[in-house]
Amino acid sequence: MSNSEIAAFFKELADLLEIKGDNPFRIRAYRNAARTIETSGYDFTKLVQEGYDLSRLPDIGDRIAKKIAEIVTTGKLQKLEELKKEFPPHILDLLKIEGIGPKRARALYEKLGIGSLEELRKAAEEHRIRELPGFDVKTEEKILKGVVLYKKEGKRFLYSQAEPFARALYDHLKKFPAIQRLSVAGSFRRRKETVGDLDIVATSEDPLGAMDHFTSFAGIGEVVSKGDTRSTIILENNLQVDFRVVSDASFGAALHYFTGSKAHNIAVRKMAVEKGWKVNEYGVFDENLQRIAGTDEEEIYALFGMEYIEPELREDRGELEAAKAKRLPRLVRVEDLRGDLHLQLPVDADADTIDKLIQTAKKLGYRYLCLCAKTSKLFCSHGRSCPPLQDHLKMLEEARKRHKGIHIFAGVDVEILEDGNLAYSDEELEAFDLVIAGVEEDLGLEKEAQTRRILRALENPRVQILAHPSCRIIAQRNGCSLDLEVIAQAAAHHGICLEIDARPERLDLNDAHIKRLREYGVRFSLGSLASNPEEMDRIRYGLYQARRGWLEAESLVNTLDPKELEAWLKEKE
DNA sequence: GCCGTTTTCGGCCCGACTGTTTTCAGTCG
Repeated sequence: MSNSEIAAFFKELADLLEIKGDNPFRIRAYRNAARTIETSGYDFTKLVQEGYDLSRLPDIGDRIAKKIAEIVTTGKLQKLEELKKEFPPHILDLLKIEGIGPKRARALYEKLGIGSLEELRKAAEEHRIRELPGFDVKTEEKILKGVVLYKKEGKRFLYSQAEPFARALYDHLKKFPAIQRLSVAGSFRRRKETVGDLDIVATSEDPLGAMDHFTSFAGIGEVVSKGDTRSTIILENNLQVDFRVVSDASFGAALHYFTGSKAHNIAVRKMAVEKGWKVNEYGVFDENLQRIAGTDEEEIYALFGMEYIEPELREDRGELEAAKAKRLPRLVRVEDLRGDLHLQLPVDADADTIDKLIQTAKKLGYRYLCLCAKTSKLFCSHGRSCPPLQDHLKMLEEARKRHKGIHIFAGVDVEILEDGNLAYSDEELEAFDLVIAGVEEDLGLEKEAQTRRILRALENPRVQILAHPSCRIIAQRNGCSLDLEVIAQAAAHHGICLEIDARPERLDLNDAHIKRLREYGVRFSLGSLASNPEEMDRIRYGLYQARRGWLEAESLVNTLDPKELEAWLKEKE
């Protein structure tokens, strides 16, 4: 069972207990445990099977450890089964409506028997909701609007989808003269692969004017709230944007607060409480409520004796402990990249296509790039005609003559067949500088078989990179069932890199995987999978993911100089 | 529920906005 499936049990448990009115701290404990399960990067099913003591993990005690074991071994959680009997099956849908929390959901169910969105809509249309205590005409209208909106609502946005809106809003706000400091915060600043909303923080001596300017942005669907210091809007594409204005002395604290993550913030506040201090979005305050930091983020971390923690690391995944011990990783930067190790040439690529890619690579300051023939057996069997591998090699040979000062590696994408053999023979692969092997179909194999399949492919001495190891597509397809830790160990042993596929809907491996697997000493490679010059820039999405995975330049082969890279490739032979 | 250099009990992050609450509850982030 996947970690997110296990975590879902605890989230559901927490939601139902909240509606029931249970102890809020127990509810929080379940939510914290769900977060640990989802973000720690451990394979909880494997941990249970191996008999690991789960209560050693943060936010997991004896009781929850037992529940996790129960879920993994029986596929069920008795406590949750019993709790579900007390409520209609779709009651949790009510919580997804803006303005309905646990208290109101309970009131709606107990007083009006509402247990689904359909019943909620009907009750709102019949004006039965406004009669309830704690509700009125306005809440009823808001609920009705929420139900209608819910149906067309997308959930989270890919980072790359939110990015143009973040830029447009930033530019819009920059135009307001009375705004001084300005930053996008939230999960966007942490470069999370998906963002639920955008958070923007600014300083201004004219907060009201700034709010007016904010809500004058073109493309607003709805102004949800508008106050003196904080406003919320929903764009026409349903992306929510929160805007916060503070004084200059509070900017660092506000930026820190709104960058999150929530878990990171809570951990920082706990550190403050231990010292008798208080941290909020206005600053750090000592026992006499004197502000002792807040202008800049740096001084806040320094005050606690910590190194500055980059936003990508702020997930309460050990970064605070590392910062205290001054052992934070020196995260790999865009400037460290020397090349792109996975471009996919379209099947109809000609000299002009290749020239444009190379010219763009030079503009990006690359010393090398790897151009791969998109010629996997699977790809070419679906009625497409693919040029022979020899043609690909010949085109690249000619390109090398036209372009000096940049190293062009001839790569090939090769499919790992169901039995772990590769789709091309050793002789066919031999002519290439770089062989990138990946699973393309039979994604539904049992974990053991899938792992064995990949391990076998890694034993092939021609293979240098394992492509998109988990095979997931964000919000569309879960990854293969795999023992990634065993695969990482084998890859490290064979000197094979694990790829970080930078396509924004892939980002495979993800941040948690990278963070866990780097501990096995395996190296990673980064590829844009671009087929045209415009797509080459998206390599940075993969780099952001690498940073979220605590990766230093040494662990990413794209930071090697051409000579060092060739040495690594030779090493393999 | 979890957690612990004030440990096995008694804490558990903090504040803005909305509505109609004249001092606060509910929701949200």
